[in-house]
Amino acid sequence: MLKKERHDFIMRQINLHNRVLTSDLVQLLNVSEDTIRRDLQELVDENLLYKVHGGALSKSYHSSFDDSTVYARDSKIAIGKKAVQLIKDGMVVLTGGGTTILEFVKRLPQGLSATFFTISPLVAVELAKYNNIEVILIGGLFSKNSQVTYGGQVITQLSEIKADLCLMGTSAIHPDEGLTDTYWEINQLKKAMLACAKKTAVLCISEKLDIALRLRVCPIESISYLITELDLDHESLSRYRAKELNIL
Amino acid sequence: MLKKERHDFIMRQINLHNRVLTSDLVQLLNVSEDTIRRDLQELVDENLLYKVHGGALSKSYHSSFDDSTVYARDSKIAIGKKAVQLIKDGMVVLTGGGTTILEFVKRLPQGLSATFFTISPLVAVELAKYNNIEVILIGGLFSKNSQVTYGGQVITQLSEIKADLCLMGTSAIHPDEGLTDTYWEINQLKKAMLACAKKTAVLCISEKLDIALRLRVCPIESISYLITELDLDHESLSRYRAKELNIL
DNA sequence: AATTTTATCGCACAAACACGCATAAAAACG
DNA sequence: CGTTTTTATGCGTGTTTGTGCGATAAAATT
Repeated sequence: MLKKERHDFIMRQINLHNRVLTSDLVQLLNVSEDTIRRDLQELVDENLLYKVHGGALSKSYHSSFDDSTVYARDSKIAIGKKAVQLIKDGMVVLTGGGTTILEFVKRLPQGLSATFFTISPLVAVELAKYNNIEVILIGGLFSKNSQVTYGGQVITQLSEIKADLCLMGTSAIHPDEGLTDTYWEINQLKKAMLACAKKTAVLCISEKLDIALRLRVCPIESISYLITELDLDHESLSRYRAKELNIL
Repeated sequence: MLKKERHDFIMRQINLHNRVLTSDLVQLLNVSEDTIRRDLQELVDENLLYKVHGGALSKSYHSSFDDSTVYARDSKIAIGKKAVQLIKDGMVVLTGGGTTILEFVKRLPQGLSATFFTISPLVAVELAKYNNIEVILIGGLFSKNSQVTYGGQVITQLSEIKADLCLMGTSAIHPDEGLTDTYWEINQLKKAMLACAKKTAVLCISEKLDIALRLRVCPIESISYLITELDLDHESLSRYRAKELNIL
C-alpha cells in the first residue's frame, strides 16, 4: 500500500469517527507503530488533524461541531451511556429518532458488531461511522417535525422485521397511562415499532415523567426498560419501580 | 510496444483501479523502471494522474475522503444554481446523494412546491426545511461510503416510482463510454434511478469529465442534461456538445 | 511508586528515484 | 543513399524516501 493511500485511509477514518487510535491503525493497515506515527505527524504538518496521546482527532471536531445547543444534553448523554449497556454483539436493534437516541449512538463501543434498523436519517448517518454495524434505514414519507420517516410504508416494512430490542425516545410517560403521544401518525408508528421487537427500552429525560398526552401508545407493562438520567433510587421513579419494569 | 500504447495502458489501469505501482508496470509492460518513470512523469505533465513514491494515483480519487471541507465547493455551488433552473412547481423529482446534490438542494427557491424522492438521508433532512416540498426517503441498506441507501429493496421501491426528473451526481463521465462507476451496487442503483425518470440530469464537476471507470451505467445518449460549472462554450465540453445532450 | 502503554530518537537497510551517459532505432535532410 | 538529428530506451551511480528495530523517555494507569 502506498503512503498516500494510507494517508487517505487515515483521513477517512478521522472524518468518519472524529478520532482514531494509533493501535487500531496499526492493525487495520498492517504496518508498524512508527509508520503510523510518522503518517500522523505528516498529516499534522499538513494541518489536517490534531495528534494526541494514543491517536489523533479531527480538526473540525472541536470547532465546527456544535451540539451544545441540544436541550438538556448532559442528561441525554447520561441516558445514552446507560442504554449502551443493553446492547450486545450480534443483536438486531430497532431505533427511533431524536436527540437522546443520537447521544446513545455516539456512545456505542467502536468494535460493536450488530444490525440496526432505524427510521431516523440522522441516526443512520451516525451509525454508519461504525465499521461493524449494518445499518438499514426504513424509508417512507419524511416528517419535517420529528425528522423521522413515517406513514403506511414504514409500518408495512416494520411488520416484516423481528428485532431483539427497540429503543425509542418519548414524548411522555406516566405510571398509569403508560406511553402516550400527541400525533396520530407518530402514535401508529410507535405501536408498530413496539410490535416488532422482543423487548423495548424507553429513553426518557426526567422532566417527561408523569405526563400523559392524548393518544395512548401502550401500557407501562409493555415496556421492558425505562432509562432516565436519575439515580436508581431517586424518588421520582418510585411509582415506576412498583411496576414490572427494569429501571436503569 | 509504442510509447503511446504504454501511456494508454497506464491510464486504463489507473482509471480501473485508481492506482498503479511502478514495479507492476515494469513487469506488465516489460520495460525498465526508468521508462515507466518517464512515462508517469509525462502523464503528470499532461495533468492526467498523480504521481507518488512507488507509483501513481488517479486524479479523481478524491472520492470518499475529504468530508470535513467540501471539495471544490465553489464549483458545486455553481452547478447547484444551474440545476435549480430545471425544477418547476409540481414536479416529481428523484435525487441521489453527494455534496453536489446537497448544494443544489440548498439553493432551491423557498416557495417551491414539489415532491422529492431521495436515497440520501442528508438530502432528505435538507429538503425537509422547505415547507411545500413533500419528501420521501427511500429506505434500505445504508452505505457507509457513499451515504445513500442501496440494495435490492431500494431498487424494488424505485421501480414503483415515476419521476419527471432524476438528478444524480457522478463519479465519471466520458463522451464515448458514457456514465461509469467503480462499485457494482452503486452501478445497479444508478441504472434503476435512470429507469424510473422521464429525464435525467447529471451534475458533474469538470475534473470528472473524460474519465471512464470499470462499470458502465448508461451511454451518454441516455442523459438529458449535463450540468458542470464551466461556461457553455468551454473547450472541454466540445465533445459532449456533439452528442444529443443539453449542456448547462 | 510501580507498571504498562505510547512516543521519540538514531540508525540500518532496502526500495524507489534522479541524473548523466551510452546506445540504437527512427526520422529528417541534403 | 549516407549523414545528421531526434527520440526512445537502458544502465550505472549516487541520492532520497519509506520502513522497521532497539533503546530510551514520557505519559497514562494501577
